[in-house]
Amino acid sequence: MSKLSPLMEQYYREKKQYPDALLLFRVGDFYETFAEDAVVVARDLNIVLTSRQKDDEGNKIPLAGIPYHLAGIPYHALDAYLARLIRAGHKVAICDQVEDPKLAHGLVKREITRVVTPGTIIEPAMLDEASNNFLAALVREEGMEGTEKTGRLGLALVDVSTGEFLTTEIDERSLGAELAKFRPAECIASFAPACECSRLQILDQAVFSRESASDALQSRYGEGWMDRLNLGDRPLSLRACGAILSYLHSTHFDALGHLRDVRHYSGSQFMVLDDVTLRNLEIIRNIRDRSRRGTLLEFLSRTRTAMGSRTLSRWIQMPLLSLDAIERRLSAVEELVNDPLLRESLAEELKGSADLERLMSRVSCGSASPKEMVVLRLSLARLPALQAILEKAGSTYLSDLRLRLSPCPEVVALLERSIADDPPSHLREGGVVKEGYHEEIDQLRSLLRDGRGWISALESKERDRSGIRSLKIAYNNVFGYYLEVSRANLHLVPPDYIRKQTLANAERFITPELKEMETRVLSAQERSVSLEQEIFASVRSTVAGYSLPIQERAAAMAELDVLAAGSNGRAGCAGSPGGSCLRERPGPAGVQPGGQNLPAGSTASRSG
DNA sequence: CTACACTTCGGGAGAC
DNA sequence: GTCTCCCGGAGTGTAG
Repeated sequence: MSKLSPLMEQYYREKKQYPDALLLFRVGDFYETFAEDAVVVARDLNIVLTSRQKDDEGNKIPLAGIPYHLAGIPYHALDAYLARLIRAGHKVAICDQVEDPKLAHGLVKREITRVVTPGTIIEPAMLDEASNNFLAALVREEGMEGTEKTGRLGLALVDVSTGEFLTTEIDERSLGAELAKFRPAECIASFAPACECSRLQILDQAVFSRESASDALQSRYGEGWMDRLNLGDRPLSLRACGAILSYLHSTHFDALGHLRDVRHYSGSQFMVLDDVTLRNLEIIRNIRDRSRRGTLLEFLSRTRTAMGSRTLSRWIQMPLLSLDAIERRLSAVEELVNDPLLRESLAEELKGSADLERLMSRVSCGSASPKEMVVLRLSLARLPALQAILEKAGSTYLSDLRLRLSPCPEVVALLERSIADDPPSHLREGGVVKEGYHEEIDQLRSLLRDGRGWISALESKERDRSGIRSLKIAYNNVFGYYLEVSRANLHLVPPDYIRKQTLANAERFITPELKEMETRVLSAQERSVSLEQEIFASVRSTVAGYSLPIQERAAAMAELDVLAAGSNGRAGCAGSPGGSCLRERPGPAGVQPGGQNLPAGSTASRSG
């Protein structure tokens, strides 16, 4: 019988942990896929499907009777391909090399480090900045497993890309309206819901048990979680929240420092806009192509930040019912309408501000790049200016926002001191840590400067010695440092040069002293880069400790953005000078709080 | 036993 | 400027 190679044994060991996912298996510089996965990946990514062995005519054949196709992508291109696989509807498990190959005995150790699903992504390239990306969990009250759809449900929603975590308990017949509102990218459930539900997975009942949920909540929120999160008398919410945390854990998404406390909401706080209403009034998506073109959202979309556009879309879909809350918003908007200077300076300050919520999620998960850390600093550095602008605001909402926008001077100062102002986007070549932040880095860099200075001094010394005016010393990855002499001057080359490479118009040489200096320069370089990676990771994790306060400020910026955008739209309205029109109808008429205007039978069509 | 060829895709180096 | 080639890197397989 055929026997698998050690690598393939390792591959199948990992593969069987997530049989429903494509496994991207890191081998050297590539993420490989094998066998059936390779066939799928080659088709969906339009990359070459190859094989280890070829027959006499050069055709690819299976190895030892086992289909041994392979298709792979270089590791640095992972994000782009991952986005395409997720968009094509796949679940993708990433298996990485978890030990240094230089120190490994035999096969390098490999482990699955993340399972990427539509509801657990934090890569900006894979997300729409103007909408949330929710993962939903649904659990149904016991004893309701029959066919009637009258049970109570626990619904939990988490957006790991922003850290938002919401829950509610609802009647099963209003599920369609809830899902239409949040449009989760992925759902897990303890039962098969009667309405349309994207990327639905029905998981084992144990995941939704009270015990399992309690454990999951305790491990994220610590002792006292039940009171702090107010879940004591909401058993369905508790189970849904716990299930969602367990599911995140099963995808190795454990870096949840940025996940905020669970927020309860209830249908009675907001006007119910069911899926039919949302669709027919073209509030978020139009009827024709389901894009934003021509919708209310697009009409109102004057926000300056991504956070603001997400908040705006939430506000539109969940209109307030409380008169006090509506008044509060309107007073703020009115003040902004009447004070163009205030409005304009806020808009100006918000413009170009980064998506702090999503940045912080990436910081917290350890995936933020050096450039992203700089963007974070620049955005946080705007807080004092925003506060100063709001200094003269009189409405309670704007004054509250001013307080909520208090700066984070420690974080800004740390980033300012430690990260270069214009760092490279990745950590591979160093240049990330700022001069003066770390003594050893500074020493290594001065060593490197001396070494390079020595090499350029050698260049002029060798020019003088040989009389070759055009002689130059250069570097490439294949030969390291070398002396290059053009063809015309080859007769002048000193006898101690060692020839390494011949080009069309030149030859390349080395000398022992050049190679000796090269070794010193390269080892300093290597040490420097690995030290920079350590320092960067430690700065990032320090900043991650500020996730919650920074996300609180991000939320305040988002609200401010929506208010400023709303007032801008109003001021631009022909025939409505001032804000007088704002208060004609403070509360939407004819709304029944918590009313269920969606008959059970009218839930969205479903197939199968 | 060692040496070497070979395997995806992207990017850099070299040729023109 | 564009076009072409070959390396990255861990692992496998084969030739000597």
